[in-house]
Formats: sequence, C-alpha cells, structure tokens
Amino acid sequence: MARKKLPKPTDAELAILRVLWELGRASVRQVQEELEAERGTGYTTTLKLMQIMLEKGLLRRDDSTHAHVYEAAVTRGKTQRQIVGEMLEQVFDGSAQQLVMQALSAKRSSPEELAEIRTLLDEIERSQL
Amino acid sequence: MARKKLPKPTDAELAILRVLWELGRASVRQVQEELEAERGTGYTTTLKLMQIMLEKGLLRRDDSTHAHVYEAAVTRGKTQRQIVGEMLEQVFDGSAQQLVMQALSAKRSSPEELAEIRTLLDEIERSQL
DNA sequence: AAAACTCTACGAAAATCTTCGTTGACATCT
DNA sequence: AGATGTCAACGAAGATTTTCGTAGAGTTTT
Repeated sequence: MARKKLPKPTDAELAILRVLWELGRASVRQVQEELEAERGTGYTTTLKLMQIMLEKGLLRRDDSTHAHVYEAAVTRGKTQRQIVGEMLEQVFDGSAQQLVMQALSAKRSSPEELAEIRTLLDEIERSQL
Repeated sequence: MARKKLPKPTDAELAILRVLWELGRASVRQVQEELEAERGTGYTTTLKLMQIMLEKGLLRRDDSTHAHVYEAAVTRGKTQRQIVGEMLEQVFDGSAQQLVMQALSAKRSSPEELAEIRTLLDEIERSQL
C-alpha cells in the first residue's frame, strides 16, 4: 500500500500542484509561465521548487526528454483531505459543522451545488441510523 | 474600520491562539503550560512567539502587572474565515461545495449538526431567490 | 561548426519561522 | 536584607522555505 508520510505542501508548492492538477503533465517552463502570471515566480525558482518536490515525493518526472516532464504524485482529493483534516484540528476544534458553515458563507454556491450537498447530508444521515 | 492586513498565523502561532481563544486572557506561563503538554514547547520559545505575535497585531497585552497578560486580538471566527478563504483558492479551485464535501467526510457530524447545516442551506437558497 | 537559445544542476543567499541561552528586573520567603 | 524563584527582553542559532546567479550540457538556427 501507499505510504501516507507525505509532507504537507507549502504555499509555493501548492501553487505548483495546482498548475499540474490542471495541466496533467508539464515541463518546468509551462508551470513557470503560469506562476509568472499569478505570483511572478522566476524560472530557476520554479525549477528548484519542483526538484525539491520530486525529492519529497510530491511530484513524479520523466527525464527521458531534454525538457523533463513532471506530473503530480499526489491527487488533489488526497491533498484536500490532508489539509482539511489538519485545519479541522487547528482552527475548528474538530467541528466539521463549523467548517461547513464558514465554507458556505465564504463563497456563494449554485443551487445545483447546494442540492448536491443536501444529497450528501441525506446519505450521511441514512448511514448513521 | 479595522484593517484586514493581518498576516496568516503560522502553525505555532495557531497553537497559541487556540489556547488564548480557550482561556480568554492568560500569562505566558499559562499558555506555555498548555503547549508544553501538547507539543513540548519551552518557556522562552513561547514568550518569544507571543512577543512576535504582539508586534504582528495578532495579540494584545496588558503589561501593567509583573506577569504580563495577553489575549487574542483576532477572533476565532475571523481567523477561520481567513484560512477557509485562502484554502478555497489554493486547493479547492474556489468550490465551496467541494470543501463542504471534504469537511463532512473528514469528520462525522451529529444529527443536530447536520440539521443546522440544512437550516443554513435553507437560508441560503431563500436569499438567492 | 559557431552562435544563440533552452534546459538542468548546484550552491548559496534571503526570508521566514522556531527554539533557546543568558541577563537583569521584579517578587516572595525567611 | 539576602536567598530563591519568576518574569520579560534580547540576541542569536537552527530549521525551513523561497529566491536566484552561475555554470555547463543539449538543441536549434544560420
């Protein structure tokens, strides 16, 4: 089975993961061009970060071509769970309800999304009978 | 009105805020004793962190007594909003729905809490008509 | 094949975060 | 008052994160 010892990504690392989750596979240059736009990150900075992330096991890479090709080694869902879990303890005192409340207040959701949440609530209640 | 430029608390800072949200007002020693138990933080470490947090505006202090008395300068709710908002962008692509889903999966909620969430959903839907 | 360009690797600087030793002021106890 | 104990202040070390300069190898252009 997979190890769960992966470190929590830092802010800069999350920015890179975000790009790779979007693009799937990409060269350092492609990632850097995205980051240049949103946070002004330079090329060697991006390269170095991605090399470190490779060592940490957060990325995988194919170095059979001149410009190496990277991809995320962790899924978005797994990272979301990791971070939500940590935050629950750190700032929400373990109360999922409070976190849900804040999430719903923070950003307006569409009626369809709200409906999906209701469906999930139904499922949870049913499974707890 | 209040400025919103407060920095995001680091992990060690959140541990301190957690204690102060719980205790209300406390001396460094009181905070340190809590932190000693949960993360083995020494006295001078705690003191230094709290002094830095004071400079950053995260804490307030009353130094009229020998042992200064500190309290949080940011509310738990405000900090929750700040962190949820940041995380929404960083890992959830702005989708509150996804965040809610993860929160509900991460930690089982009581029927009462689920009911409260439904009530909030009702309110949101009503206000969006 | 020389010039111009792109890429990785490496190391180290800069910035931030965390820890702690030491010192001197203040307080309490005898 | 003297001894003992608690505290804040300060600086600096350690750890981690982020940035970037430089060098050299591979690629493309002329």
